[in-house]
Amino acid sequence: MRPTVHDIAAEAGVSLATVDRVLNARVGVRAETRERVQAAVTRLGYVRDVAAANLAKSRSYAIRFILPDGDNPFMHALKAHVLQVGDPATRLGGLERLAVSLDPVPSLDVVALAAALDRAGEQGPAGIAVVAVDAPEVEAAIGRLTARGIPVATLVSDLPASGRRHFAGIDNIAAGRTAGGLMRRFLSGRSGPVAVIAGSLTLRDHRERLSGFADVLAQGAQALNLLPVLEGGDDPIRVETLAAKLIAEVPDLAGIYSLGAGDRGLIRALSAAPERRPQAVLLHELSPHTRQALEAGLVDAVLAQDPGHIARSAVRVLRAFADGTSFDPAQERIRIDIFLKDNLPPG
Amino acid sequence: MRPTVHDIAAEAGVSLATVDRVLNARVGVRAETRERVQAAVTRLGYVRDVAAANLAKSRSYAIRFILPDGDNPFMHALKAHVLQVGDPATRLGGLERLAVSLDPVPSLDVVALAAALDRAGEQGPAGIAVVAVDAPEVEAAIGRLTARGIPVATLVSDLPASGRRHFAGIDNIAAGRTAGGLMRRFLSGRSGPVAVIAGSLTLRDHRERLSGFADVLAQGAQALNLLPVLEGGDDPIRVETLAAKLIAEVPDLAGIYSLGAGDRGLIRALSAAPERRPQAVLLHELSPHTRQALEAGLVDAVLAQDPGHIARSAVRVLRAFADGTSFDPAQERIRIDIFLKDNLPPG
DNA sequence: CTGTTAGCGCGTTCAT
DNA sequence: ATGAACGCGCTAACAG
Repeated sequence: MRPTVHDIAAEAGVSLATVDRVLNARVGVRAETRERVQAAVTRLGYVRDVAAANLAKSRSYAIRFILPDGDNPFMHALKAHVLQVGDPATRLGGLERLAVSLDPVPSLDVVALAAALDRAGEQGPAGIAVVAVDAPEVEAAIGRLTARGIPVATLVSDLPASGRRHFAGIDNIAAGRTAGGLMRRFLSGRSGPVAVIAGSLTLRDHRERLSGFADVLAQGAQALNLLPVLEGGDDPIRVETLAAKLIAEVPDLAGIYSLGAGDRGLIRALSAAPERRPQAVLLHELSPHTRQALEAGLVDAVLAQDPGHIARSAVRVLRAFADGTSFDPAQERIRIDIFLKDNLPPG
Repeated sequence: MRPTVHDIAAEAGVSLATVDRVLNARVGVRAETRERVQAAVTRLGYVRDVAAANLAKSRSYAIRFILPDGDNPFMHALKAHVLQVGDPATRLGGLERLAVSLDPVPSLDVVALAAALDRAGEQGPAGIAVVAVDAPEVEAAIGRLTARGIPVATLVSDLPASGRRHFAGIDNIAAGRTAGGLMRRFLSGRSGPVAVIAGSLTLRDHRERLSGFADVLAQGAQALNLLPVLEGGDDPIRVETLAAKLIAEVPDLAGIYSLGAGDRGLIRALSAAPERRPQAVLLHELSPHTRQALEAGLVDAVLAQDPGHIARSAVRVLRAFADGTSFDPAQERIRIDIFLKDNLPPG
């Protein structure tokens, strides 16, 4: 049997209450007594039973997710996973006494986002997870939360200067570099210009992906020629227009890298003129549309981050911060997944 | 507050004991009483607090891992992760009352493996995780465990016919296909033969990878020519010999796919004659050696499965089986990771 | 068949 | 500065 507080108390010759005070670093214990208890703890190899402690405290972890209510498939999937994590019928929801709530916020509305952050803070949650937008208002709001001791994790798009405790998402510079590496390899030998379609360069993650990608294309013996970046606002319709024009006007186009959303438009443009499809097409995030395009050979590879992993990881990390315990960084690292048609997950 | 057994008892007008009997499907309750309790449960939306239940039962989950004590880096990493999962100081070890133990078994010794399985079963564990070897003795031993109601999960290499409840590892046919897809793309346009180095074709996972790879190379307009498979016994020294000979004797060699272990030998052979390196080199599993080779440009891509994920997943799944609860299949799917030099995890 | 009671390991009053 | 006693939500003896 693992030693319990009783064993510690007996070993140290004190009462349970004193052991508790020492274990929780509370005041009102003589230094000498404290020593005795600590000695007993290490001697017996005591480790606190967190489950029992939480039961006694009837603690529950209120975690708030603030997500853009945009309509892109990735955010939809993320929302679904957050709800699933909070479902009391599941392991995390049940066993781990979580109370997950979800606040939708108009997409890219920095004022609304800052307000939502402040409001969430009022409820005194155990932690807050938010898809950050790169704006001073948001940065300040996160700073206020942090100052009040509420751990904040950014999701998908980071805001390091805000003081957030954690970022759950991929390294977007590395993602861009990865796309660059694939592009080079898929185009081996061949020359011809490469196009990039972004959502908006005001988005930090898009800027980062672009910079990593451009970096890799420029380096090495045979640099690839990068066309001026197109911005489609993550909107399928605008993206389709841009892509169709691109394909029509650049006959020797070698590759396309779409680093934002709105890929439905790109896919439509590609399937409208299959004979002019460039040799390599790369895009981000798995959705029914991108899956299908990959399976159909319209797209060569999809870079992705797993929304289920992001949701679960944010919860685990925020819980750990709330408890003051540690977590396994390797487990919480969000991978840059590369999907070809052959390693697609089922479903 | 979430409703508790007390609320149910009050609502149904019975005692706690009766509620407990109904909740745990124990005998000795009149059908009519049972109905009343169940009605109260659904009316109040009761869900059992698993943590409290486990506390009361002072239940702990004994999970045994049976792993080959071979010296390859992947198995080493897997072992380390298993130990970490079992560490009482971690979340899983502490909060979740696990007692993980590790039985090493001589690599590829089917008799010893079967004996270890039988022995593990004697201890009455909550679950057993094992790296299966494709042999009738092993299959039978797993069958005996399953028959006794002990859930078994195979790790890395599967044995579906054994009756194991779960497999934690990648789909190796898909992994082979993925390697094939990368090989085709990396060799786009270029022809020339492609070599495969396996450990041993008596290993199910190696056979499966080969079959998926060969499949993809053969299909499509321009089939790639596959040389006869080389078997290096997962031994760096034998692999080095084979690879060196291959590189020397096949001047127009376009690609190499190493689908087993012993890659240290392959890497040595490649760096000994860098000017004759084929255009595409693919191999499996991340290790200090393969990382370095990737970074040095000696290897183009590494396919991998995350040993940390496998260890954690096996524990979660076996616990779920022991409890008769469900788990999230998407969370437990082991991904076929593709690493280029640009999306390598840190460390 | 059903109810009472005493813990599981810990946190938290309220006394001393 | 320290200790005794009760309760968190649930299970398991033992009564009845």
